[in-house]
Amino acid sequence: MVAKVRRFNRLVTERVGALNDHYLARDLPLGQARVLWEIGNDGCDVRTLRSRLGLDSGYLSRLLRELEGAGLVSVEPSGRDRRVRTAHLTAGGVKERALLDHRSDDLARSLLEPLPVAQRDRLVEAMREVERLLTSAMVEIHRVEPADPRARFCVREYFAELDRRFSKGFDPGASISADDDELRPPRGLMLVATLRDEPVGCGALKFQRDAPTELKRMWVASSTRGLGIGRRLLTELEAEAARHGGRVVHLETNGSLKEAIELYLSAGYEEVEAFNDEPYAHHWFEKRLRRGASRVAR
Amino acid sequence: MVAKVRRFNRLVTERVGALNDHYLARDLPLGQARVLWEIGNDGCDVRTLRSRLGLDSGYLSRLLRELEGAGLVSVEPSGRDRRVRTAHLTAGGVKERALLDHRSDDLARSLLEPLPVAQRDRLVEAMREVERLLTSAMVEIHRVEPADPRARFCVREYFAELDRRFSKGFDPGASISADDDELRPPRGLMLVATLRDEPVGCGALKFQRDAPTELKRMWVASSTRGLGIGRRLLTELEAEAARHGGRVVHLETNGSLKEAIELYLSAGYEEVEAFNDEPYAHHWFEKRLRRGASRVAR
DNA sequence: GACATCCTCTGACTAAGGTCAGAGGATGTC
DNA sequence: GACATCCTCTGACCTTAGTCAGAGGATGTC
Repeated sequence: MVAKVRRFNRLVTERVGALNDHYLARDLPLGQARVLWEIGNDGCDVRTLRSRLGLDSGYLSRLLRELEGAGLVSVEPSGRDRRVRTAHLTAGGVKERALLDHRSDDLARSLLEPLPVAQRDRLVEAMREVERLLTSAMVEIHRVEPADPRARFCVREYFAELDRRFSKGFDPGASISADDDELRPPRGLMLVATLRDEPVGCGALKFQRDAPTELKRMWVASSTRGLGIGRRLLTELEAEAARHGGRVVHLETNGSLKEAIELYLSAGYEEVEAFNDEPYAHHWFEKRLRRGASRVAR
Repeated sequence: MVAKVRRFNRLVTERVGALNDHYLARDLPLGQARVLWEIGNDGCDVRTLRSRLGLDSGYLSRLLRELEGAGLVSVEPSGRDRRVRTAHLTAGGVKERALLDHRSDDLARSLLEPLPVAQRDRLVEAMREVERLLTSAMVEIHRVEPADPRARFCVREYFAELDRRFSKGFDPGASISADDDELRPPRGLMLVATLRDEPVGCGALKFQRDAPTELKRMWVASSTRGLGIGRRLLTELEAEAARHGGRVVHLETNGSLKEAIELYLSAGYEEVEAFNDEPYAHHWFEKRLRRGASRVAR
């Protein structure tokens, strides 16, 4: 298995990686091209550039001076914090970036072109699969404070989505409570899934004295659905519930959340009588945890 | 479609390409590491290194001096031609290369590890598909002289394979002739398929006065079967036959060559009465060419 | 044996990538 | 208002990558 991955790595660094650099760096040094690209048409703070590209501050500064010298970029103090500076593309920079864009298209085409049409489709399909799975492997799951900005972001998005999808909208105040204190040890906990440090999903537990653990706030960003993030969050949450002595997990959900319901069913949840009076819920589920067994899967 | 390929390219250069270089070049500069790797445990001529890695002769020479200085490599005149020099790994070089090998394994594992087992299988499968198709896209088809060393190589391999597969072995002398003159314009022609300049398949035509064009010497190296090379060769040969005024292509084949027979059938060949007395043949096929239409597919 | 060709090596040079220390202005904190 | 901190920039410096011209020995050809 490892050998097969290596064969893939080898071919792909040769055919995609090396060529990619070559295509990009045809009239601009690679470093400059990468910076130009990353600035984007909307501009970008220097510090953001630095962290995204992983460059030394002195080096980046020099690259920006070179790009300024070539008339492709202008760097000005940022409005809010005048220590921070923001890079923007000039008209020439936009043009140059479009050229890089074009080259990137050329490279993509050059990979497809030699193939007969039927095989092109298969290639693109297989690439999509590889991309999905590699992306999925980059997702990390962290325990966070409910007040953590990433958790806040997820919950905000979660509520916004409920409001869009529920036929009568969603008002958090009308729903059963799960405030910060309830989702923080010792009364509960919260997990956030991140992709390249950006939050893309969350889930929480509310421990109950002498009652099943409640599962709350399960959400995955629409841009990353289908990568198995929901299942990973669920598995981790169940493991945490078991670790905290829980035997049974309870959750309620709305009929419009089809993907979630499918996930719960396929993960072994069974529909039960309503165990609370959550006004937005149509279905109530429960799962009996198998002691200790839930740790393995990731 | 191009956009999807670009997404793939982007992720893969980030996750595989960049990491790969990083893993390789952790205690040796990338250039040296690549040379060390390419020399391999059996040693390698300097000229071969140069062409495989695409390096300038001065640059390669310098890299070799550095590796010699580090005690990893020794370079000595080759036995046969004393202009050529051959690089070998020293004991230390072998060790260093094993380390690179190990790192490469680590990288492969690090891609798989975060995934649940079922998804690992899917990833490896999709990688295999991408690899196969990208490789297939790298195959080139050339018209060559029958005396071209690549053609000679293919025919030699072809005969050797026939000898292995036919129940009673294969003696070229006993078979119907197709010597150099017959496979060279104006009497015929020969195609060779190459992958990174290595021959991996061949096929030839023998034009006949007032009779169907004969297809001969269809062979694909076992290491590259399943990439559609056979089909491409066949399509090109048919196009050439049509271009030389052929209306019908004839071929005969042995019952043990199952893949070939399948290829012919799926390409529209039909089995006909024996049209010659080739002693090794069990099946005779013929295809009527559609004028002009056969150029498009690659 | 003369001559062209092949292969590798050396020297000289350029450009790009990358690191580090410290300067200097802007901001937040007490 | 003093002080620590943050952000970016400059200067000095080093390594790696890569190119080019030409030397010099080994081979093949006539």
